[in-house]
Amino acid sequence: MISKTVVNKVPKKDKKQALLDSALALFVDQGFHATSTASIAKKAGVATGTLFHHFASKDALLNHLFMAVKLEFAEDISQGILTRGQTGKDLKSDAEHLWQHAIDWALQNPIKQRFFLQYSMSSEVDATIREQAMNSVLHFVVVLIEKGQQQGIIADFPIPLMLANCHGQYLAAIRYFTDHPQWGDDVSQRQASFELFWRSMKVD
Amino acid sequence: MISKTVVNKVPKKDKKQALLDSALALFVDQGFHATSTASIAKKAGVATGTLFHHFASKDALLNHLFMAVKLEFAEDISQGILTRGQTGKDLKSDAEHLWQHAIDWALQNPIKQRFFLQYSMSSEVDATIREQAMNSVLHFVVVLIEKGQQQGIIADFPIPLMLANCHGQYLAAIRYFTDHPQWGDDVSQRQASFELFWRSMKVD
Amino acid sequence: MISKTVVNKVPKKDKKQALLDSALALFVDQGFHATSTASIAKKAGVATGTLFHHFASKDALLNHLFMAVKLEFAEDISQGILTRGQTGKDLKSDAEHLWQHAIDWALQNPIKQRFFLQYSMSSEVDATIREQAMNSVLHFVVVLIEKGQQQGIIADFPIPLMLANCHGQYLAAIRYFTDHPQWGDDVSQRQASFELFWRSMKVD
Amino acid sequence: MISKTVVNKVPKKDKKQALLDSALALFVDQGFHATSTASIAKKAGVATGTLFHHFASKDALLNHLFMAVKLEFAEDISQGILTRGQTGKDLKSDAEHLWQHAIDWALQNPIKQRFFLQYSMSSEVDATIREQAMNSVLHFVVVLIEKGQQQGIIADFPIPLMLANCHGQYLAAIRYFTDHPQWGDDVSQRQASFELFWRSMKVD
DNA sequence: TATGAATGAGTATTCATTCAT
DNA sequence: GATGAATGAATACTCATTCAT
Repeated sequence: MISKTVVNKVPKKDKKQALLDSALALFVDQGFHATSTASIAKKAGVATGTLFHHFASKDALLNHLFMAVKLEFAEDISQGILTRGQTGKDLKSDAEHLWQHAIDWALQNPIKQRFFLQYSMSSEVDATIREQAMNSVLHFVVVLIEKGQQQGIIADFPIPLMLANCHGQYLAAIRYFTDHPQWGDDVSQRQASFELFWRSMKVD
Repeated sequence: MISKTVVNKVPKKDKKQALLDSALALFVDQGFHATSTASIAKKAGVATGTLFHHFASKDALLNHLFMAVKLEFAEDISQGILTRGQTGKDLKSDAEHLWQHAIDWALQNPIKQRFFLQYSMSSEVDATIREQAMNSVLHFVVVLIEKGQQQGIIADFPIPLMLANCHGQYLAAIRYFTDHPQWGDDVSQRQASFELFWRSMKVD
Repeated sequence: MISKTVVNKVPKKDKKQALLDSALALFVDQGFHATSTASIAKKAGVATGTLFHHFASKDALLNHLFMAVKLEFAEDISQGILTRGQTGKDLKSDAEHLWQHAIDWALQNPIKQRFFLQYSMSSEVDATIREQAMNSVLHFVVVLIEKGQQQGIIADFPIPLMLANCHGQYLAAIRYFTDHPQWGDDVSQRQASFELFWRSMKVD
Repeated sequence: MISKTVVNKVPKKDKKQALLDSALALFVDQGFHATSTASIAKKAGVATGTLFHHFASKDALLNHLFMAVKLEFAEDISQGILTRGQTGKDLKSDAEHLWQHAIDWALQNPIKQRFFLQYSMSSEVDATIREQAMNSVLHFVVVLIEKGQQQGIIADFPIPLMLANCHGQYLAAIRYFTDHPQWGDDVSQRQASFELFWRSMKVD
C-alpha cells in the first residue's frame, strides 16, 4: 500500500520537468513549429491538458525552457569558476578555463547545445527573455573583460561590442565542434579555437 | 486591345519577383511560419495559386529567396573587390575593405540583413542550400585567409575553423550595429569591429 | 461530359446558402454552442474550411443568418401589406391582417420561428445586429402606430414603449401557438390573440 | 487552534451561496457557455472541485440558480400582496400594484432582471424547471385573472393564452426600462406600461 | 467538506495546396 | 500563365469533471 502510493506519486514537479525535457528533445529534433503540444505531452507521459496547466501556452513553454537551459549553463560555468583556486592571478588562464569549460559543456550536452544554436537568435523566443538570458550568462564575460581592461591586458573597445563578438565566436565554435565531432577532443583544435577568441580581445 | 493587354500585363518575371519581395518583407517581419502563402500573394498583388506556379512549395520559395539574397550579397561584395585596383598588395587593408563593405551592405539593406540573421542558422532553410550559399559567400574569405597564411600574416589555424569564426563574428557585428544603429556611422566603433575581427586571425 | 460539368457545378452561391440552411436547422435543434462548425459543414456537404471561406467565424455566421431570416420575414410581411388593396381605410383591419399574417408566417416556418424565439433575445447574436434587424422588421408597426395615433385610434403612449410591447406580445403569441399547435388553426384563439394585441394599443 | 478553525471556516451554506452569487453575476455578464466553472469557483473564492460538491454539474447549478431567483422574485411579490390591506376590493388597483411592484423589483435587482431576460426563454435551462418556475411565479396572475373574469372585469380569453401574453408584456416592459433607465422613474411612462398591460386584458 | 492537479475528449480556426475555369 | 474557391488534415487550447489527499 505504502509502496504503491509512493511509487505512483510523482513528486509534484516531475510532470512539469518531464514536459520540459520532452519539449527540449522535440524542439531540437523537429523545430518548434513542427512539434505539436500533443506530442510533447505524449512523450512526457501526461495528458495534453496538463501541459497547459503548467504553461500558459506553447510559446510560454519555449520561453521557460530557454531561460531554464540558459540558467543551467550559467550555473555550471559559474561553478567551474568558483571551484578554481587563486582566480584572477593569470587572466588569460582564467579566460581559457572559462572558454574550454563552456565548449565542454556544449559537447557534453549536445541537445542543449543544439537548442542554443537554434533558438539563441530565433524570433520564436521572446526578445526580452532572450536578452535577459543573455545577460545572466554573459555576466562572467563582462567581469572578465573589465578586469582585463583595468590590468591593461584586454583591448579597450566598447564592452557591448566585445560582448556581442564573444557571443558570436562562441556560437561559431560550438557549431564547428558539433559539425565536426571528431575534433572536439583534438587538443590543438580546441587550443586554436581559444586562441581565435583570446586574440581578438587581448591588447596587441 | 493590344495596348490594354500590354498595359495590364506585367512583364513575366515581375510577378515572381513581386512574390520574392513580398516574402522577404513578411518573413523578416513575422517569421516564416507566421507568414501565410495567402498573405504573400496578397502583398504581391497576385492570386494565391500563382505562388505555386513559380515555386513548388512554400519551403521552395524560402530556399530560393535565401539563395537569391546570399548571391546578391556575394555579388555586391565581389564587385567591391574588383573595383579596387592593386588588390593584394596590403592584405590587412584588403581585409578591412572587405569587412567594412560587408557591414555597409548590411546597414544599407536592413531587411536583407535581418533576413540573414534570422535564417542563416535556422533549420527552416534546407541544410544543403545553407551550406551552398555559405560557401559561395565565404569564398572571398577563404582566398584571403589562404593568401595571408602563405604570406605569414595570418595565423595557421585550420581553415574551416577560421571560416566559422569569421562568420560568427560577422553575424555578431551586424547584429550589434543593427541593435545600435547610432553607432553604425561611428568611425571608431566601425574600426573597433574590424580590429576584433582582424586580431583574431593575424599572427601574433 | 457537358452534363457532368453542369451537374457537378454548383451555382456559386449555393454552397454559402447550403451552409446557412444547415446552420439554421442545427442551431435551432441543438443550440448554438452545441453545434460544431464541422457538423454544419458536413450537413451542407462541403469541407470544413469552406465555412470559413464564406464566414469569418462561427459568430459571423450566426449574425448573418439572423439578419437573413429577419429580412426574409420582413419581406414576406411587407409583400402581404402591398398586395392588399385599399390599405389604410380601416386601421384595425390592417392591423389584424398584419398580425395574423405574422402569426401565419411563424406557423408556416416553424424552424425559423423557433430560431426567432431562441435568438431574438440571446446575447449570442451581436447587439447591433439584433437592433438593426429589429428596426427593419418593426418598421411596419411604427408606421401603423403613427397613423393610428394621428387618426385618434391608437393610444398616445411613447412609441418605443409600444414597440417593445408589440414585440413582446408577438413573441408570446408565437410561443403559445408553437407550444399548442392544435390551436394555431382555431379561429377563436387566433382572434383572441389579436384582440389581446389590439386592445393594448387602441384608445379606450 | 480552535479559534483558527472557527475563524477560517466559512459557515456551511456560505460557500454554496458564494458559488450561486458568482455564477449569477458571470452568467449574466458573459453568458452560460462563456463562463467556466473554474471562473465561478475563483470568483467565489473556493476550489474548482468544491463546485461539484454542491452541484452535480454546471447545468444543475444553472437550474438551481434559475429556480432560486424565480422563487425570490415570487416571494417578494407575494409579500407585497400580503402587506396590502383589503386586497380584492378594486381589482384594477390590485393589478396595478402587482405590475408596478414587479417592475420595481426588476429595476432594483438589475442583475437578476437581466438574468430573467436571458434565461427565461433559453434552452439552457431545463424545460421542466422553466415551466415549474413560471407556474410558481405566475400563480398570482392566474388568481387575478380568474377573479377578474368572475367579476366580469377581465376579458374571457383562454387563460393560458392570457398568461403567455402577460409574461411577454412583462419581459418587454423590463427590457424597455432597462434599456432606457432614465424612464424607470418617469411616472407617466410607468403608468403607460401598466395601461398597455391592463387594457389588453380588461373587458372592452 | 474542501482542495486543485490532472484528465482527455472536443472544437474553432488556419493554411498549404489543388484544380477547373 | 493566372485565378481564387474549395479542400481537409492538422493543431493549440479549453473546460467540465474526477479523485487522491
